[in-house]
Amino acid sequence: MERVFIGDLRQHIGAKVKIKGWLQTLRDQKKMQFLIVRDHTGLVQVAFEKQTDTAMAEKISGLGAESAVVITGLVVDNPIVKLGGLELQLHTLEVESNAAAPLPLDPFAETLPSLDYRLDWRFLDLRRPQAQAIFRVQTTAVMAMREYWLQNGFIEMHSPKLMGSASESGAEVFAVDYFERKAYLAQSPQFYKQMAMAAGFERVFEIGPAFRADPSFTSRHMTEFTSVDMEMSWIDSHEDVMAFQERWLQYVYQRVKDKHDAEIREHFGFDLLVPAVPFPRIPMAEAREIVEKMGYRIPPEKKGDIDPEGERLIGKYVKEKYGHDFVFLTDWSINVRPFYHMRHPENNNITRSFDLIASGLEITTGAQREHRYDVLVKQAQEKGLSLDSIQFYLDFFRYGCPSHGGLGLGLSRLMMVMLNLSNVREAVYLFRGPTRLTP
RNA sequence: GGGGGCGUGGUGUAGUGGUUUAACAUGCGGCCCUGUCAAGGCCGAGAUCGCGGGUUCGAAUCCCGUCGCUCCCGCCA
Repeated sequence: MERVFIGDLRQHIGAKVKIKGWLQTLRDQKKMQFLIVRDHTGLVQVAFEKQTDTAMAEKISGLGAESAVVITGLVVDNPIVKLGGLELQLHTLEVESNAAAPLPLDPFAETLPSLDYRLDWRFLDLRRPQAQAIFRVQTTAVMAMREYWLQNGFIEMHSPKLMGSASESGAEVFAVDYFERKAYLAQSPQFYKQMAMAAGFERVFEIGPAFRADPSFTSRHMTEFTSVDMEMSWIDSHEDVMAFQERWLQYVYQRVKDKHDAEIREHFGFDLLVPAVPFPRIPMAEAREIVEKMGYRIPPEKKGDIDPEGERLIGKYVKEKYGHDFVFLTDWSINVRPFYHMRHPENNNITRSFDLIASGLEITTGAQREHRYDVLVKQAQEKGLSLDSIQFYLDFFRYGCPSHGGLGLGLSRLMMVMLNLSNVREAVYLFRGPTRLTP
């Protein structure tokens, strides 16, 4: 007998069917037993009259909550049943895997344990439909990203995560034993994306892990995260990258809304808003003025930069003034940008770069890259980098490399913003932080 | 790395110097009732109040240290 999804049972009234799922609740009475069974499409009540088969009744009584079961039975219409007005009259029960009692974490308790405890028992935590909805939405979002890229001539790449030397910053990389020497985990596919530009790929994207050895204890940082990266050639400025990103994100939001509108409303309690293009753009210098005018004093050490509180305020300002959740902060000072960001020809102190702030949270950094070898070398030296260690990278620009730019986006941060989650640890399948390496 | 907050049965909380043999909810076990449906009722097991030291006649409660968690800053996606 073919398995029928619980959500489709209405179409099988009067038929004998097989369902597979988890025993969410067992109401074990004197004469009757009611099993509430869940699969990823919904819940159904299974009824069993104990006197018809006392051995079966005992078997049912022994089931722990959240046991994995396969049940066959007759689907009957029954308006008295509050759960969908139908039920399954049990014929056979196969216990695929009994669940020990008590559960360390009850996914369906009215109060949720602390996040840290939930992460200890993540596989049980993830049985909550709301948690699963996050990853259904993410699947659609990633699919939409790929669709849009493919429609626009992008090539997918997979760059190595083991590197022979720490890339530009050095301080925040993980070192791992690599036979007789050290290797380093990539904090970004940045250099390899640019290599693809030098290789003539013109447009590339990569969705892959990135590693940061910063001991960051915040609701938005992870030591390992999924980075969404893209790079495109023959651009005129960072404006081309922003123009691409906003349409790309609009497409992603539209696809998610088309597919998950009801689900998001049910589990997260709001209507997903597809952002209008163009997104507002505010140069950093202007953003600082706006925030100061709002009465916030940016810490003095933040020259040419803005702090997270400032970003939240800018997010608020843009929401009020333009009714928009997204804002590009552009033209950052060279002091706070890496050497490979291209500088404005008319003002050499600012870069052709941007961050995308979504609901006050930084989710993207992007820029036009410097592709002129001599300028790049000069900028690297200015930042005090040893040319030897990046020579392989510098070589990309010696034999014909087009102008290019791109961006990196934190996938879980996007999910956080899209679904209004307060902590990345909710938005990622398994969290990795300075003190968490399990499960 | 710096700062704030928290740490009480499995889980979530109350109690913030003495009437606490540490309470409540939920979960777990048992019994009763019932075509149940956020089920209901009764009984029971389960916490030396993170750990160590100190103050005090007396500490879950105050102090110090330590560990863990958490949030913010730094760093960033």
